[in-house]
Amino acid sequence: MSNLDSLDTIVSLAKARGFIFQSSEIYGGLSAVYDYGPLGVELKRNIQNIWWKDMTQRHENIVGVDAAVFMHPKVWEASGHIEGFNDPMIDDKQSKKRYRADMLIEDCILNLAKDGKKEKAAEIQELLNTSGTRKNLAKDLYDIIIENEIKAPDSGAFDWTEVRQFNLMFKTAFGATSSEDDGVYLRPETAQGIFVNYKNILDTSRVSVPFGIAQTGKAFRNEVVARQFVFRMREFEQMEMQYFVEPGTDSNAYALWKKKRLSWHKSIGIREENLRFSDHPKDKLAHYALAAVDVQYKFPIGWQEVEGIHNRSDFDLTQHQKLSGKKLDYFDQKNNKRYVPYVIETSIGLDRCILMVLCDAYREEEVNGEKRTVLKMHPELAPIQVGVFPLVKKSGLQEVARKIEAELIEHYSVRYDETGSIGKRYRRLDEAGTPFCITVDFDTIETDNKVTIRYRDDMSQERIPLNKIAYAIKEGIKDWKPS
RNA sequence: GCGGGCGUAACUCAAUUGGUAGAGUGUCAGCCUUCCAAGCUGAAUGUUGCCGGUUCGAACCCGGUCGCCCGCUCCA
Repeated sequence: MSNLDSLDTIVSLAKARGFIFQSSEIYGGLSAVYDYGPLGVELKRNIQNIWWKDMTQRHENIVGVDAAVFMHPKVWEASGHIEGFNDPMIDDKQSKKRYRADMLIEDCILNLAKDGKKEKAAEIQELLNTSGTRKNLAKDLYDIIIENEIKAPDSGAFDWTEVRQFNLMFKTAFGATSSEDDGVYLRPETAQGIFVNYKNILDTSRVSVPFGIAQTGKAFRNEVVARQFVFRMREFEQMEMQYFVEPGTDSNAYALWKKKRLSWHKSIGIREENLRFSDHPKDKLAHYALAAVDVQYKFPIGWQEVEGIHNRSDFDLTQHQKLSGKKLDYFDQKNNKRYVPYVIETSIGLDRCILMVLCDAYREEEVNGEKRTVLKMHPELAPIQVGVFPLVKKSGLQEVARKIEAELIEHYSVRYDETGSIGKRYRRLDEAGTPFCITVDFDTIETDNKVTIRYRDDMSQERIPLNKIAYAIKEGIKDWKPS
C-alpha cells in the first residue's frame, strides 16, 4: 500500500477525474452500486482485455464463452445456491448480535443431549427437521426458539427479533405475464454459465482434458453488508476460468494455477510486497470446495481478497448431471477411461482488480515544495497512454502536434491538449495515470525535428526524433517496472 | 440488518453556532507564456442529500428518508 490510510482519497480522485461515480447520484445514490466514467471504463476494458488475452488466447487449450445472466432456476438448485444463499437469521435485541436461527436450535439440542435430556432433544430435533412444513421456514424456526425459550448464547437474554431470511440472490420476474412462481435469479456467480455449457463446448470445440473455459461478466449478490466503494458491490464483474482436469491430477493443477495467477498480478504491475496468498482453512471451505486460496492485496482497508482459486472437485458437474439427467462425464479415448472431470477455478473480481490497480498506483510526491499526485500504473492499463502537446498555443506547433496525435491514435489511447501551461498539462495527465507525454516546441519545427518525451514516473525528459516516437513509447511500455 | 458518526459547489473544506452561503483547488474563456499545477482578467456551477415539522426566520433544532464512514454481523 502506498501513502493511503483509507479509501477516501481514491474515492475522491476517482470521482474528480472521472474514473468511478456512484450510481444514480442525482437521486441520492444507490447503495453499493457504482458506474465507471470515461477514464474508468478505459481502465476496466484494458484490464479485461489483458486478462482475456492471458487466459484464453495465450493458451491453446482454453476457450471462451459468454453466457447469459439469466439461467434456468434449476441451475441454482444444483449449484447449492438456493440452499446456501438462504440463511435464516435472528437478532438478539439486547446484545445486538445476530445468529443463524437453525444453528441456535442445533446448539440447544446438543446442550440438551449433553445434560441427558434425550427425549426433549429428539423432540426439538424433529421440529427442526420438519421446519418449513408448517407456516414457513422463518416462522417455524422462530416458533421453536420461542416455545423452547432458547436464550442468546452471549447475553443470556431472551429478547429476539423475528427470524429473517437473507436470500442473497436477486430474483426477478421472467416473462411479461409471469407470476411469482416463474421468477428467475440474476446469477450470483458466472461459473455456472460455464458448467452448463461444458458439454456443448466439449462436443463442438475439439478440446480435451485438461482444458479450460473462460468467461467475464456481471454477477449479482444482495449482500447484507455491501460497503467499501467498489470492493463489495451488489452488481459486479467477474473474470473466471474453469479448468477441467482428470481426477487425481487436480492437486497439481491447483498448485499450477495458484502460481500462474499470482504472477499475473505482478505482470499487470502490482508490487509484489502488496500481494500474498491466504489459504482457506479446511473447516471453512465452501460447500463445493476441496481446497481454496485467496490472492489478497494490501488495500488501505487491510489485506483483502481480489481473486480466489478453488478446487471445486466434480461437485458442480455431478450436481448438474443429477438434476438435468444429462450425462456430463468425459471419455478419455487414449486411456479408455470415463470420468467426471475435476474443476480448478480461478475467479477474480474485475472491480476489485481496478481498485487494486488504483491503490497500488497512487502516489503523492513532493516536487519543488508542491504536492504532485500521480497514478504510476502499468502503461498498458493507462486510460490515456500518451499526451501530445504543442509547447505553447501557436500555429506551427499545433499542426505538428496534431499530426503526431493522428499517427499515435492508431495504436494508443491519446489525448491532445494545448490549454494552460505545459506543467499543468503534465500534472493533469499524471493524475490520469498517463505514462508518456510528447511535447512539440520551436526547435522541433525550426531546427532538429525532435520532440520531448516526458516520462510520468520520474518526470524525466528526452529529446527524440519525430520518427522515433512510436518506438520510444513501445520501449517505454516494454521496459516498465513498478517503482 | 443493528449501534455510532457524518452529508454545504466537480474535489477539499469554512460559515461568530437560528439571521436566507464563502474560500482554496478544479473547470471554461481571453491575455500572457520556449518544459513541470506560473501570472493577470473574467465566467459558470449550490432550492446546504431529499421530504416534512418547529420558528417571524433553519445549513444549524426535531422527525422521517436516502447515501457515505466506523464497529458488530455476514462472507457461497
